[in-house]
Amino acid sequence: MTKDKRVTSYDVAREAGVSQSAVSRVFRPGLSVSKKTREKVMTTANKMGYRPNAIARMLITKQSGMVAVIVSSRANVNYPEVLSQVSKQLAARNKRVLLFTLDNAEGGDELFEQIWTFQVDGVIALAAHFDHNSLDKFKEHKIPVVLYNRNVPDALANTVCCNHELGIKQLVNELKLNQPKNYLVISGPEDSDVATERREIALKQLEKHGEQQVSVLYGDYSYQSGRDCLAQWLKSNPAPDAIICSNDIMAVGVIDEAREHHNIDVPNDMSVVGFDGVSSSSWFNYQITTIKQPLEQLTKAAVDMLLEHIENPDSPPETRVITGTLIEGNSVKRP
Amino acid sequence: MTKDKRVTSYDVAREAGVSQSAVSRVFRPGLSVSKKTREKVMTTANKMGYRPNAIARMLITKQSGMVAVIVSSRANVNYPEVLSQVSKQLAARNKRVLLFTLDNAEGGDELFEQIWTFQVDGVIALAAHFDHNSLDKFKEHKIPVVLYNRNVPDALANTVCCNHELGIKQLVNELKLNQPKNYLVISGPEDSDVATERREIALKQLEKHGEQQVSVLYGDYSYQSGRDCLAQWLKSNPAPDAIICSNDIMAVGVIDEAREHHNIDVPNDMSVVGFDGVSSSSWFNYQITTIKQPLEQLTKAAVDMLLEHIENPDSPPETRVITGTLIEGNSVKRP
DNA sequence: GTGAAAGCGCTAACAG
DNA sequence: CTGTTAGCGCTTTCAC
Repeated sequence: MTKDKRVTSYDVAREAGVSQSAVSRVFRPGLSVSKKTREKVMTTANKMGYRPNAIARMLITKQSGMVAVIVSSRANVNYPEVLSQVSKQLAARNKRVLLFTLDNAEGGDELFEQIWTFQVDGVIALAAHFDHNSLDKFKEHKIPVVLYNRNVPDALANTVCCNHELGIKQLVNELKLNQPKNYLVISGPEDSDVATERREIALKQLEKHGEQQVSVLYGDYSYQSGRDCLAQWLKSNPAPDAIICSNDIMAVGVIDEAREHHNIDVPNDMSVVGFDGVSSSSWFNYQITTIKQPLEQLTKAAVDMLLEHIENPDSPPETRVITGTLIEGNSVKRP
Repeated sequence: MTKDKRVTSYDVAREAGVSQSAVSRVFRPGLSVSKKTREKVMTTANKMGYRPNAIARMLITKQSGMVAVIVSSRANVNYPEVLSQVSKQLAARNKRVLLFTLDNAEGGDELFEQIWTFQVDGVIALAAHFDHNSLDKFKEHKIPVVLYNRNVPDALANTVCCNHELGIKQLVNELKLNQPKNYLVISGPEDSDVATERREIALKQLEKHGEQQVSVLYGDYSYQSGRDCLAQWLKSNPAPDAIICSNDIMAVGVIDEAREHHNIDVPNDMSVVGFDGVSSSSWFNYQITTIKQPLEQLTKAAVDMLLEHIENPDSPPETRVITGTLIEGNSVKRP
């Protein structure tokens, strides 16, 4: 019963008294096989426990059916959920996720070689930093790449991202309600493209509103860094009227630090906004005013776009921007 | 420059004036090749941008170098982090993660077929429910499987798990400090093995202590379900003295619900404990007394175990239990 | 140490 | 509709 070797299409063919290619045909969807042959093959295949070998198929079709997904080790907090969404979306399109973690330490070169080796059909990058160099390599080798939530200036890459511009504009409008004088921007790490974008937009918006007193500090997206930034700031400055954080988790840290160690009331003494709309942002103690990223639509767009470019490798780069929704929480002072 | 075809070992061989097998040898670590040949091959390979085709290698060696990792769609909150840890650990051992999401809807049979097809070297299951049937199939086909945080009664599977027994004993001891009279256990979903284990251990411990007034409610590990369970309970019952939650996130929900809608002070009116030690459990407003799972050690153990069983397919099933650490927060009343 | 040759298990023309 | 045939790109004996 339990053969040590895996059963191959030849074994099935022999047993069923047909040719090997007949077996192959039965297992390729949409190929014409007579009902009789199909049944004969299917029953013996099932009896023998035969399943086609995907590796062999990949080798001959030059289509691995695998998509490399790159996640940064220091990933933004909601990437995990993004990952499982992407995986499900791809599975529905009959593709699998081959996971790669980008340790910021080692270069993207090594990563590229790895991925290239596996003949993946495409790449989705959720990583913090994915440099131009690697991007060019993939392009050169005609491997479609979709960047998730990353705006590449020259727009020579496929990108799906949340509408940061609009979102942050809305957040700033919320903050303006009570006409704050001093602003603090707590940005994500300097080497994160998303962080850079969110920070720069925030600064631009504030400037447009004629705000003069704006400072910037850098965290690393973590709760603790939110706390640390505020604590450090307060060592030599008064509490700002409004804080714009590059993500919700740092906003939570800021709020906790304010309340625990500095006796600052949020939102009455200080307004705080975040970004992402992660679940904890709406917990009773925080209720952060933030922009909720439409995860499902973002991931769906990313997968759709990737598949289109796999089908049609020469279609030009594309950017899809999806609008998030403003969550009016209770972390911003109202007039 | 940009050839449309991928360059193969034959191309390199021709260019370098050696045989194809020489090229192959150069790219297999630990094979004897003369220094001269090696250099010649390496330089032309680099010049031509050659990298061995992993798919072809898989086909001939019958080792895909891929490990299937199964995650449940309704995954416990800290699985994401587990996933990236596992991925990194495996990468260090030169294996890649092929991701599968188990939608509780479709059966494990379909999933098995999928995985089998890809000739993976092994499987790590982080899924909520992975039935005996599938387990047997993998065993029958000699694919090593490691279950993460799941105790299978008959111990016929490889398992790595946190020491739930000890952890919950410690939590109950903490609760006992103030001699509560009424206990409420808020369990994870009924079809989750981890939830079942944690719940049953809790009930056993309470019984051992002679506690009479113990009730059980079922959530789904989510924040909202924690809130809902408490709200529902309070409709027809007084607040319990102590609540044991199957994970931290539900404990957070319980605490928020108590404070927001029922004017119950935690810990003074009601003690709450969680499990997992996720980062938000230590946030200022919660500081939940919980058991912190040693994630890194757990994942390392899982990967080690899997690789041992890949090397030695006939070694008997094994269970590795790793002790978590009690975090004494501020959610339990002290005498 | 090196090259020739035989596949791994499958798909995809191509005749029949 | 079916069988024959020729590979996909690599690893691995086996002579030399």
